[in-house]
Amino acid sequence: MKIRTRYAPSPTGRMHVGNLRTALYAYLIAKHEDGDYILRIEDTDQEREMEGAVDIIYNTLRQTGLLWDEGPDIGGPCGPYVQSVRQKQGLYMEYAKKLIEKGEAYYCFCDEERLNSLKKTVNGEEIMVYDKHCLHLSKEEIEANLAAGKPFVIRQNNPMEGTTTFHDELYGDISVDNAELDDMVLIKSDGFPTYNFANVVDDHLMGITHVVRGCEYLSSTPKYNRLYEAFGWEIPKYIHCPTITNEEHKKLSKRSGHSSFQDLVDLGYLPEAILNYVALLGWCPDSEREIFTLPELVKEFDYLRIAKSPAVFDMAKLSWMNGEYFKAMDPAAFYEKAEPYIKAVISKPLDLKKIAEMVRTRIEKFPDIAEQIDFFEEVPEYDSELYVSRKQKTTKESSLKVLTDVLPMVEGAAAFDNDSLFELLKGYAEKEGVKVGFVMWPIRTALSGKAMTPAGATEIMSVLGKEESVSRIKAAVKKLSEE
RNA sequence: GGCGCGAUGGUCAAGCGGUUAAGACACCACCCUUUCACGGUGGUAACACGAGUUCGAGUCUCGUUCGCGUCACCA
Repeated sequence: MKIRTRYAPSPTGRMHVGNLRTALYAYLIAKHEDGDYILRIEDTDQEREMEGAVDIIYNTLRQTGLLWDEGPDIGGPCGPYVQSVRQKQGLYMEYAKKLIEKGEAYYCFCDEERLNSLKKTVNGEEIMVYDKHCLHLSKEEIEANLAAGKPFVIRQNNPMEGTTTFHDELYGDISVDNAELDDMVLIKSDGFPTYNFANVVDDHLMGITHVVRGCEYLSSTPKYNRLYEAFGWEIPKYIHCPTITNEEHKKLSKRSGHSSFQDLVDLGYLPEAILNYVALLGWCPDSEREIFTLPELVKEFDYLRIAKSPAVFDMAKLSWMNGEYFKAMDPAAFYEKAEPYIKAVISKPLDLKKIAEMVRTRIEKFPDIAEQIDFFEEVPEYDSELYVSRKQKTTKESSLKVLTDVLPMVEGAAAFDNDSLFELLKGYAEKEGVKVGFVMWPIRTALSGKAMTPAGATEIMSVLGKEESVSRIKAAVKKLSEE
């Protein structure tokens, strides 16, 4: 049978990296077996819905390449793919009523006040277990309440005795006492289904074979199974993915500043690197390889190798991986994305493409660019101690001499490309009987005012041009002479 | 608190009864080098604890501890 998985997000804001990974794994599971990947919007919570959030979902999936075969925008044989639209068709109510007929669900008219009286506080947490009060309402009472237009919800009727066992592909068989299963709400008083109910109904109607979701649903899965069984539907395979946490091993929250895909893009990471990194949080191939394109992941992915324990999201490793992507990137493609970051610091008419190439293999994320290249625009204020290098054996005095000697050579240079300049200065070093670094160090310092630069002295000169290079060396000579 | 799940270096992780317990990130050292990176080489660093099963346990079982999840008309 063809595998069908789905990604079923709620449009409530940015896409959390945990959700992105779930979306990825669902995609990989389907595509590894050449199955279908379905996008379904679960907008059953009227209050939490955020404008524009559906577009965020579309954009994220498109940017990462997780393209769906069926969905709200492209339709498909199981549409509509938006739960609020399905709700308007009366779909969920219809199925809820079927459950009532079977005695697997019942109307509940309890108001908030009564529900609150059922709450108790344990360890500072409010918990509530419904007492099945309305299960015992007579048919007449129910009819009367309904006729009076009294607000109601529909609850699942779970047994108090026995146990329910479900199977997860990763965790194996898990059994729980039915007494633990509360009578969860299926249809809310606003007529919308709860996530849990809509999920079961739609997954079945859409022929989903593998339900991929976060571990937080593990404890409600027995209730899902009771729903499937009540309907007489085939239970899908479950794959519960472990949590992604922050460095403190707590749930990655908005406050951390890097909890969503959008946050990460804003921080200067590439979508493909983010996806690659996230794929490896909780899963690994049976090789030692770490860099994968999406098609390669599809090929390699074996969901049975998904981990069971939570993983810490490590920005340092993401940064490393992003850097690897930069190194492997086509220069033109890199330039296109880096250009705005370069233009943010350089307004002079320099060869920006050349500068981009200097920086491409030395940064981990786009915002790193600025501090690497800002000196091209203007030499910053700097301490003349920078001229002192133990390794190159340079001092302020030696630097002054080198710069003074070299100035007329640079001024008179016939060609100003990197190789010519290098040969020229190397010749000087040989004549003086010193090492190349002894000469280059002060020049680079004079040109940049920085301890580190994305290129060597002659490369910098070739970008700066003769006029600017000469002027910077002159300024350095003046600075050193005045000490 | 009940229930469930989890536990290998700081982090991601391999391991699936017998290994010198991989690899990657981070960190450190050295090499390379027109600086810093990159790259190369090497290094520091782990099986939470206690019982059992077994000739033999990171691997299996149980308990303890710790962590996480869940107990909503949120998903």
